[in-house]
Amino acid sequence: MTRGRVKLEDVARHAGVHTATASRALNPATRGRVNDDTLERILRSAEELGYQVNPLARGLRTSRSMTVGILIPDLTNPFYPPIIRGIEDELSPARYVALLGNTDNNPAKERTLFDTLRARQVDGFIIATARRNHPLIEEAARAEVPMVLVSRTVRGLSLPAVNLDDHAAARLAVEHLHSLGHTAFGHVMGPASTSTSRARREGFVATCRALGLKADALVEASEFSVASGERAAGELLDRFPVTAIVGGNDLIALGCVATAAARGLSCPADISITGMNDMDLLNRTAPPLTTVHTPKYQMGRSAGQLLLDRLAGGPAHPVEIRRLQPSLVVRGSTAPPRPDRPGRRAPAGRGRGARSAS
Amino acid sequence: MTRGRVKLEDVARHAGVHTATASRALNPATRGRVNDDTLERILRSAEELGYQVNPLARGLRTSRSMTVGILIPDLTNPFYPPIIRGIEDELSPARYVALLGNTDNNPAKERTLFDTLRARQVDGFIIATARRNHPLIEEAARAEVPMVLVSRTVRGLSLPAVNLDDHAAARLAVEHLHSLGHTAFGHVMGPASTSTSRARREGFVATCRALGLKADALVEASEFSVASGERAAGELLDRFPVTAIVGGNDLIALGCVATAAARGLSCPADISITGMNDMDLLNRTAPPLTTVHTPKYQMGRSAGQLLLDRLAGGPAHPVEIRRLQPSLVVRGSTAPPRPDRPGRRAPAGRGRGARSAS
DNA sequence: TTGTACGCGTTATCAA
DNA sequence: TTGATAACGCGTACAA
Repeated sequence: MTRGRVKLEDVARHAGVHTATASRALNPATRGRVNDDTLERILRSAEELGYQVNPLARGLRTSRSMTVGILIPDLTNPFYPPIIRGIEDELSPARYVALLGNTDNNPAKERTLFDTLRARQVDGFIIATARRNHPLIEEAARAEVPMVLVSRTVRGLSLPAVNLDDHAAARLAVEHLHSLGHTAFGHVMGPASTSTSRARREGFVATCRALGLKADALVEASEFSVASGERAAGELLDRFPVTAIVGGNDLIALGCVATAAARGLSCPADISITGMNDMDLLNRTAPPLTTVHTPKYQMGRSAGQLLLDRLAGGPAHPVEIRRLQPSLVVRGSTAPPRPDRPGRRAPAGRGRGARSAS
Repeated sequence: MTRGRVKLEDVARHAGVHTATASRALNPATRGRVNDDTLERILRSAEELGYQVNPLARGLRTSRSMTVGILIPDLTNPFYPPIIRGIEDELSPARYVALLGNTDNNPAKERTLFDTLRARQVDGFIIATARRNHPLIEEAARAEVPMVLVSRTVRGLSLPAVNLDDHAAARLAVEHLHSLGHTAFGHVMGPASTSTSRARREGFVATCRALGLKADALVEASEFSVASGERAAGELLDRFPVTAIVGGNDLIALGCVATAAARGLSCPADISITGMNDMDLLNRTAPPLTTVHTPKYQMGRSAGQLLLDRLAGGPAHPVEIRRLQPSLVVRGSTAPPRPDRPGRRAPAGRGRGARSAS
C-alpha cells in the first residue's frame, strides 16, 4: 500500500543510535536494557516520525505472526457472531488479530482452510467446528499446534476448551416442560457427530428417566439449521405422540415450530417447544422462543484467554477446560398441555422467569 | 508454531537446483522462464516435501501481505455476516485473507483499528462503516489506500463502492403501502450521518410527493438498532397520526412494531410497518416483516471483486460504483388500513408477492 | 535457462 | 549500555 513507510532505521538515525538500540528501546520487553536518556530520545523520534513496527518483518524474525485462526461452521448462524466478538475483545488488547474462516461443515474445506492459515503462520487456533471424531484436530494436537476448542470437544482428546454444560441445558428444558405439566417429551437433537448434541441428548434422557418418564422420542437433525429441524420434527411427530419438544438449538426449534404449524399444531397451545442457546433477535419470533441461555460472548472471551495462556505458557501449559452454566429463559413457546390430549399432568406451578442451572 | 517447516531452500536442494530457480518454478508468474524438466522436478520435490510458501517472508520482499481489512460496525448485526461471506468467497480463490474488525460506530475505535490493520500491511480495505462525512476515509483516499465502500458512501468522494439503490428501496416500500390503501405514512429513518439513510429518506419523501401525499412524518433513529427504533417510533407516534411506517431497516422496524404494541397498536391490524434489507430469520418474527430485499451476499462478492480489480489495476484503475437493485418482499406486517381510521383509501389491489425495483 | 548476490525490516547474539 | 553482524525466508535484478 503506501510506500516509503518510516522504518526502524529511520528512527535510529533520527535519534542518533544504532538500529539494534532502537529496536530494544521500542520493544517493551527489552526496554530495560537501554539508558533512560537514549530511551526517551528514541521514543520521541519514533513518535515524531510516526513509526510503527512492521509485523511481517518482525514475524519473519521471531516466527510469531501475532495472528490466530478462528474456525467456525458458518458466520450467518447467529450463534457465532457474539462468540467471535468475545474472542476479538480478548485478543486485541494483547495485540493479536484474528483470521476468520467458515468451513460450512465441510471437512475438505476445513482442511484447506486450516492449512492456509497455518501457512500464514498463525500462532494458534480457536476452533468451533469440532466433531467428536475429528482427524484434523487430532493430528494438529499431536503436532502441538496451540488450539482452544469452543462449544464442542473431540472424543479422547484433552485440549483447552470452553463449553456449555450441555447436560444441564437439556435438563433445564425438560424440567421446565415437566413443571408445566408435560409428560410426553420428544427431542430433536442436533448432529450426533458433535459432543454438544450427545451431551444434550444424554441430559434429555437422564432427566426424563429421573422423572420416571420414557425418553425414546429421539430424532436427529442432520444440521443445526431451521430446514433440518423441520425435517426431523416431521419424523418425530410421525412416530411419537408428544406434547413437548426440546430442540437441539434455537434454529432447530424454529424448524419444529414451522413443521408443527404446517400440521395444524399451534405452538404453544397444541405443543410446547424449547430452543437452546438464546440467539439474538429470536425473542421476537412467533411465538417468542422459550430457550436455554448460552453466554456466548463470555464463551468467546474465555476461549481467547485460554489461547493467550497457552501461547504464553508453551506446550507444557496445563490444559484448562471451562464449563459455562446455562440458564432457562421462559418466553412464549411453552405452556401447559391441552387437557384433552394424552400426556397431561397437573402443572406444578413453576416456570416463569429465568433461573440458573447449578 | 511448528518449527522446522520446509522452506524454499529445502525444495531447491531436493531438486538439485538453486533457490532462485525453485522460486521461479513455484511462482506461476515466472514459471515460463524455467526448463520443463527442471520445472517438473521442482514441482515434484515441493509436493513431496509438502512445501508451502511463507507469506510473511514473501510479503516482506514484495511488500504485499495478501490480506485485506474489513471494517464493519458490528458483527452481531445480521446485515453483515452475509456480506462478509460474500467478500471471503470472492477473495479466497485469489489467495487473499481477511482481517475483520468491529468499530461499534466509534470513530476512535475505527481509527485505531484502521491504523493497526495498515501497520499489518493489509493490501486494501473494504469498509462498511462509512459516514457521509468521514475524515478517516478522506485521508485514506488522499493517501491512495486501496478501498472499496460497501452499502454506504462518503460525500464528495469518488471511491469504488457497492450500494443498494436506496432511493428505489424506499419507493418500493411506500408504493406497496399505498397500494394497500394507506395515505398517512411515517418514516423512522436510520442515522442521518449515513448516505443510506439520506437516500432512503429522499426516496420516501419523493415517492410520497409523487403520490400527492404529505411526507413530513420523519423521525431519525440514532442507530440501526431495535432499541433505537423503539425510541424513535415513540416520538413519531406522539407527533403524527400515521397508519403506516417505513422503517430505516429491519431492526428499526422491529423496534417500531414493539413500540406500537406497547401502545396497544397491533401490527398489521392497526398499523402497517415495513423493514428494509430482509435480514435472515426475520421472516419468523411476529408478525413476519414485510421488507425490501438487499442482495447482501452479492454485495460482498461485488465488493471483493472491485477490491481485487483495484489491487491489480493500481491507483490509476477506473473507479467503478455498483448499484444493486432491491426487491419488495411482502409478508405479514402490512395490511390495508382500518376503515375507521384516518388516512384510508380504497386498496388498489396490488401488493402480494415480490416484484423487482426497476 | 540458471546461478549469484542482495535486500525486504526486524530481532538475537555476541563483543565491546 | 551500545554497536556490529547475522539471520529469518523469499524474490529479483543482473550476470553467466
